[in-house]
Amino acid sequence: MSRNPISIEVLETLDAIDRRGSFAKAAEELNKATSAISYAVQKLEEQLDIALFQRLGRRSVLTPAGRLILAEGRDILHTTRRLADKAKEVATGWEPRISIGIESLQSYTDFFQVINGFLLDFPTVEIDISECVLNGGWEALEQGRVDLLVGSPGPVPVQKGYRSVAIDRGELVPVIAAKHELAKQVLNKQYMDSVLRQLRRVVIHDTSFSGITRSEGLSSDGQMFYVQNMDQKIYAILAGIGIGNLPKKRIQGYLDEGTFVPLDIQQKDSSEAFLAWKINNKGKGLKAITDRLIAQQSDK
Amino acid sequence: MSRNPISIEVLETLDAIDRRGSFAKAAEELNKATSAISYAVQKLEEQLDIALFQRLGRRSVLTPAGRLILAEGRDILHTTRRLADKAKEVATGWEPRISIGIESLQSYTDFFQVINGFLLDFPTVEIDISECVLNGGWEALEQGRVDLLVGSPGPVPVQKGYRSVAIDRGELVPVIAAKHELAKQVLNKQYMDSVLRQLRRVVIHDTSFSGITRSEGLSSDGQMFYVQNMDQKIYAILAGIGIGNLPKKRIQGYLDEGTFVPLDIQQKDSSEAFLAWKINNKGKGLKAITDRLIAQQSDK
DNA sequence: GATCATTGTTCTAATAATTAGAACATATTA
DNA sequence: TAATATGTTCTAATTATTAGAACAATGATC
Repeated sequence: MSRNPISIEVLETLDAIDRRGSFAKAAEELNKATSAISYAVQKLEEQLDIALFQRLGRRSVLTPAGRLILAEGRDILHTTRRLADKAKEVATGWEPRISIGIESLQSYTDFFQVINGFLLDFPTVEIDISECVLNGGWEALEQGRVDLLVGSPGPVPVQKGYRSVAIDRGELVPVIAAKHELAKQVLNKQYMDSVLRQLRRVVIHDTSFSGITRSEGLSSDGQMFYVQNMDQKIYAILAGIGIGNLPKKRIQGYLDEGTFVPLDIQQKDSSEAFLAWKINNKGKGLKAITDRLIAQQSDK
Repeated sequence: MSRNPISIEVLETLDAIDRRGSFAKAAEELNKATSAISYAVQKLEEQLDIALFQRLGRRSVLTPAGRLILAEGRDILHTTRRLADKAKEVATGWEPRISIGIESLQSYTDFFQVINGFLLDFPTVEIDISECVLNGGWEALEQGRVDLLVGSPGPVPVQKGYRSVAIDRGELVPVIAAKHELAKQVLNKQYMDSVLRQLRRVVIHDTSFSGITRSEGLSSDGQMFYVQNMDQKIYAILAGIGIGNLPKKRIQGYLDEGTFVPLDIQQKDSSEAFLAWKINNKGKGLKAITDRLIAQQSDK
């Protein structure tokens, strides 16, 4: 007699359908039969009394209402999962999962070494890493979508209850390839902002560590292009695929010859980056991880 | 096999238990047997592997973890119910959210009265207001970042598929304080444009209405300074904090004595401002809002 | 302190919901 | 045209949820 026809399960189903592209693939992912998916969708449509999919032959496309439920449903799913985690943390003092948002990294190897060490000592804690771009990190921290920010550029927002530790960022420069079709426009200060929004971000997405899950990028509008390591990132940007932060040392040659053009964003002292987390986050796992990251930082 | 043990139903159950004070009363409200409630709670506790209630004889008290799930669970329930409502309205031509870009307003009170009335009648439609400055409004409309422009200066771009209605703008003059350090430079027509960009905008940001969200300003490079009302705005600009449009009547004295200097932008007939939206935007909410705004306009 | 009503748990059986699998129509690809 | 894949429907089977009775524990009332 639940007055509310929307259930967590059906939201997970819709999410899987959208991610995998079809009822059949979604069924596979959820370990169910296709018919179960079909019935679940039908039931929701019936109870809401609206169409969520427009049946175009064998392929189904979301209606506007369907898109709305999908989009907001994902928020609900996310909130619900985190709620379960938080409840466990309250009960045990240890969080079952730590979400880390990475905005820039000086050394992927060093960072993942710390994470790896942590996971060896505390194998029950899951680590969930998501890439943040264009200062999306601070917002994600504020909204509780991540527990820890790594490499976010200053200034650190004040009066928000954050604890922050400056880390060496190397010298990262945001660049675009000179031959990129939008290069000229993005350098024009007047249009920069709107053009920036259209540019693809090239992001390192190291998948070689197990025990670590990945969330989708936190910046929703801009598309992302994922590469495995710094070399690939340099070449991808060189090829005009998109933009991204690169270590100055590595690309000085390209900068000199004008193949790479630096983008004029983040006027504030861009050499400073921060680790940051909420002061009121008392998770033991978070403390352990930040302790290790800071220790590694000062070792060098 | 659902990895997420929290369901909408069990949240409703917890909510009822807390509101009614006992499993038995909750069962009554939900038209279930007490045993069903008991099993539902047990199942959740088992799957989360934490205790939600501390059994003190016949009376059960929530544990801290239980209180957390109850509190956040209520948010989730609320969001979910609203989502169902919104989806239904989207399916019938109502948009879930209307983004309004404000470029100038003659009377904040009148405008927000209309918005408030609209929200009372259509509480499921979200209103998102962002401040536009320096003709950023037309671009935002074109790019679909706002659905409705309020108070944007003419001329209305043609051949773009916009519908526009002229509104009385009073007589607003863009000014800067004479004592502002960049006042001299900005008055030099040659450098005006680049100097303008560096100047802070003083913007009224009325936060006294609930049910309305705010986006960041659409002009990103220039910083904004937010004030609560027109009086504060005048004093802020007077103090040299930034620039902005002010009603001529209110500042005639300052203009005469030279404390305020008018900026020479928008040579076109600046007394005309417009409501504008895309013709192909058929949203019923947008229509309702524009109808009301126009009606209010002609009432005077 | 005895009685009585109320509560939450457990058991069993019944009911309702979800699901798998096969058959089919339709659409896409080679 | 054949071959593959998709989504719907049907039926039967499996699961999950629920009601109702019996019970122990608690608190209230006299």
